[in-house]
Amino acid sequence: MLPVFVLDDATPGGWRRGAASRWWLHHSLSALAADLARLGLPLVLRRGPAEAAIAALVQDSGATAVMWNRRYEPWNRQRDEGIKVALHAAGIEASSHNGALLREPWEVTTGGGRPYQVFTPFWRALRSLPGPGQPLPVPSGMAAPDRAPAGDRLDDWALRPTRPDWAGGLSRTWTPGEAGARERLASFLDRALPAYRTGRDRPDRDGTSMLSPHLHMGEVSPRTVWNAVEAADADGEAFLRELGWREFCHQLLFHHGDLADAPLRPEFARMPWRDDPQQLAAWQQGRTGYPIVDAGMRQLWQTGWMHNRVRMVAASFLVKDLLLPWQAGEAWFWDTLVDADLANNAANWQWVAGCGADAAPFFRVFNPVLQGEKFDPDGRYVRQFVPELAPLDDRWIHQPWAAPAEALHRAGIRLGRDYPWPIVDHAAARQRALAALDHAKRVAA
DNA sequence: TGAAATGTTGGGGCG
DNA sequence: ACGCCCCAACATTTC
Repeated sequence: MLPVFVLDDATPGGWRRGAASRWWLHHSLSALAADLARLGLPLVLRRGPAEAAIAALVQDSGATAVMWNRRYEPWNRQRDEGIKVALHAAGIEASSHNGALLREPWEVTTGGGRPYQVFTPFWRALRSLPGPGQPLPVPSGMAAPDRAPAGDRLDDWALRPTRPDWAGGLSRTWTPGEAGARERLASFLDRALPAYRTGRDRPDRDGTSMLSPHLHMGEVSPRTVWNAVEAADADGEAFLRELGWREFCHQLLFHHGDLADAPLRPEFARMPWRDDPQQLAAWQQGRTGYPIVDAGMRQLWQTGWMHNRVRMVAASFLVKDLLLPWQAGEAWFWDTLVDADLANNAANWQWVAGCGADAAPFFRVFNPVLQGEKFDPDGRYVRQFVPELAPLDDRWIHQPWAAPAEALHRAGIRLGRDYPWPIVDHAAARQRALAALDHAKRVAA
């Protein structure tokens, strides 16, 4: 048994693993190598086009069989199929397995054998199938080869940032690796699952699982999570549904290979998106002047993660208030999220933009003030990530521009200097977005 | 997994 | 006592 990891960066279309995800990968591999060492096994690292790397490893090790877990990005599917064919041709046993999903994307179909386009019937169908079985135990008695083939040094891959080292906030927030994943799962079951239905919407609380990067990297399987939630002494249905969305997203990517690049609804190709590098930068850097949006974008930059409720608000703001293309937001999230996942990221951006499967209608525009007041009622979340607003009264924390001069003065805040004025007027921006959609529909018709 | 605009209802103040 | 008006609260429609 020879555990191997091949880093293959030959991904088309700008979808090479992003910076935050590379940081995670470094630490995840480091943890994996340590876990394997405890079992007496090496972890051989190779870099380059996977087909050549695997062929070389087979040669170097004398392996007679190669096993791996399936990936669902179109280029990975194509590549893995090529590897399988080449191995078979060379007389090597090759098999792929499902370690990433509850069900294979082709297993959940409508009565007519078509993929679902709407989440709720998809979820009903998935839910009606037998649940995933218990995960298998860690195999025992795996012997390392007498002499492991040479591999790269993890540090030489330079997956971590150097100058500047922006990963401090990531290190403080996360423990990549299987042990970290199990710890996160256990504390979620204990702490947040009982109140998940409502608690998950509160970015000011520890109400979500934060398992997404662990799931993405395969440090815990959705099957393990599913079984643990079902076994818990709490109503886990709302959380299981979120695992269902993850499945739905992967199913969409499987059936629509260009999900990450092209809108599923063709009329959205005609949306008159704006091109405004300055406003895009303001959004990315968390200086839009809308506190809940800025808090979210700064949480993302500092920790590599953003609370799901705030992701929806921030994404809605980019696409609708700023009328910038959803692909620009998708690309930024891809680079900065530790949980960056092609299927989830693409499907959810399309959902927000209103151009995806079962998407939120485009006219459903989040009001950043109301969302802030509803889900961060005493401004704790905003104060954590936008500290310059911390002294402001609760009454104005989500709309500092509306605060009386006296309240701003008391908080020591001068708008335009300490915190930006709103870069757009929400009410006017909302009207502009609705008009843009109207235009796209008319042109399409 | 919205929000704003518009419509309806019903309690209470008041002449 | 009665009708009128105001408006908050809730419901429905529309974007």
